[in-house]
Amino acid sequence: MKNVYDVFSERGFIEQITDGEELRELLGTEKVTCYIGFDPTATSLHIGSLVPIMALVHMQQCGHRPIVLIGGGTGLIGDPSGKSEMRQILTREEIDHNARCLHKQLSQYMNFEGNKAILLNNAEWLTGLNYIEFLRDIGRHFSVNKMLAAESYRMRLQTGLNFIEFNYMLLQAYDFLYLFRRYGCVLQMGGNDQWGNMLAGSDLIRRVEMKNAYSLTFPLISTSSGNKMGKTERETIWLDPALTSPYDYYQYWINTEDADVERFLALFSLLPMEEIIKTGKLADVQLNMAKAVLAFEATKITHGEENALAAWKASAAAFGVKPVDPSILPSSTIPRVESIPDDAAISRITKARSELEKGIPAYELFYEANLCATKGEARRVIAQGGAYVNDRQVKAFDERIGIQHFGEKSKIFIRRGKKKFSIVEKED
RNA sequence: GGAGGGGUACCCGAGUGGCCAAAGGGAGCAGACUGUAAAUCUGCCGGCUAAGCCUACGGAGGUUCGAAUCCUCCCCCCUCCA
Repeated sequence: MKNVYDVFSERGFIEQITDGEELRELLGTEKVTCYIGFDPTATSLHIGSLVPIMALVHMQQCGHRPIVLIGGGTGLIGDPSGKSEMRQILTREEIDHNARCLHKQLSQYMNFEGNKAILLNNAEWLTGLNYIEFLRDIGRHFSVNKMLAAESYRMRLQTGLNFIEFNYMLLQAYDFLYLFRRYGCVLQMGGNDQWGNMLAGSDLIRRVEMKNAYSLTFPLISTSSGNKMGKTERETIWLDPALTSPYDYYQYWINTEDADVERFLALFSLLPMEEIIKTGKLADVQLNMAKAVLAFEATKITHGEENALAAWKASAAAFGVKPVDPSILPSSTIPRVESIPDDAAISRITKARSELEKGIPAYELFYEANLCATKGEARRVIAQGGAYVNDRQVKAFDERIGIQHFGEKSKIFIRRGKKKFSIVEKED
C-alpha cells in the first residue's frame, strides 16, 4: 500500500507541515488516527470543504483512521481566522441540526462502520468545561504575546477582535489534546488559514504530554484566474443534491478553467496520477474531454455513479454527445460511447394544456422555470437576446410561448444564455 | 468613562438639501470571439401589474415644498486617552 504522505505530496494536498520527514515515517509504519474539523455553519458543506474531505478519503484508503470533528462547541463561538468580521453566532439547536446533516453527508465519502472512521462533535466535551479549571490547566500554556503575533489575529487587530473569538485558538488546541488523549490522534489537518490554531494544538500536546503531534495544512484552492472555489459569489456549489443538483454540480466541474484541469483531477478525483499527469499536455478538444472526466469523477464521488451518469446524459442532451477518447484517463468509468442522450436530469416544469393554448408571456415562463431570479431579470435577458425556445431566440419579452411551439412533441427546451436549460412539459 | 472618526446596494467605496435607485471598482448576468475554458471588447446590473408605482443609504423620530445629505435620541464599529 502506498504511503499516504506520498499520495498527498504528489496530488498537491500539502501546504505546510510541522515535521514532514518524521510524519512520513510514521504514516509508512503505523496505523495513524488523524482529524479534521468541520464547522456546522450550514446543513451542507460546499466545494470549499472538498479538499479536506478528499484528504480523509485518502487516509482511510491507505489504512488510517480519520476522525471527522464537527465543531458544535466551537461553532458556538466562531473562528476569527481569515475573516474580516465576526461571524454570526448560531444557536445550539441550529448547530445540532447542522451537525446531524453533516454526519449524513460525510458518510457518502467514507466508511464509518466498525470505527474505520469516527465522527465526533466537540460540543460533547467543550460545553461542559469548567472555566477556572480550563484557565488553570490549559490557559497557562498560552502566551498572549505569541497569539497576538499570529497572522490570523494580527489581521483582526485592525478591525476588532472580541474575547470570545480570541479564545477560539485555545479551544481548538484543546480539541487536539482531547483527541490525542482519548483516541491516540496524532495528526490534525486543515486549511492553511487554520495553521496558527493547529500549531497551538501541537504545541499544547508537546507541553502537556511531552509527545509529538503533527499538523498538516492544505493549500487554499482558488482557480487560476483567482476566484475562490465553489463560491462564484452568486452561487455556492453545495455538496447536498437538494441544494445543488448533480447536474449543476457536473456543470460546475466541466467548466473548469484550462489551467486547472490537471491540478483539480489530482485533488478531486481518485484516478491514478500517472494518467492525470498526461492531461497536462492536452489542449482544445482533448482538454475538454479531460474536463468531462473530471466532472464525471467528481460527481461520482459526491453523488454516486448513477447520478453522475444521469448528469453526463443530461449534459450530452443539452450540449451534444462528445465521446471521450479511450486514451484519456482510461481508468475513468465515464461512458465513451456515442449513445443516445437522455434529458432526465435537466430541470423541468409542467404546464397545463389550457394555459399553453392561451400562451404564456416569455418573461413569466423563464421566471417560473427558475432560469431567471426575478421577472425583471427575465425581461433584461430577453431584451439582450439571451433567451431561447427550442434554440430560437425570443424576440420580445412578452412573446407568447404556447402550444404552437410544441409541434408533435410533448416538451420544449428553453434556454437562458449558453448554459442554462430547462424543459417545459405539456400536461395532457 | 472621555475625545475624535465612522456605519451607503452582493463586496469595496464616492456622495454633505432637489439634477440620487445613488459615481467608480470588483463580483454577477447577457452578447461578440471561442472550445460549455481563460483573456479581451460591448451592454445590463433593487422590485413590480413598468414613460408609473413601491422599497432602499445602521434604527426611530423631527425640520423642509423636497433628506443618503440638516436636527434629536438610540444601536453598532474603529482610533487615541483613562
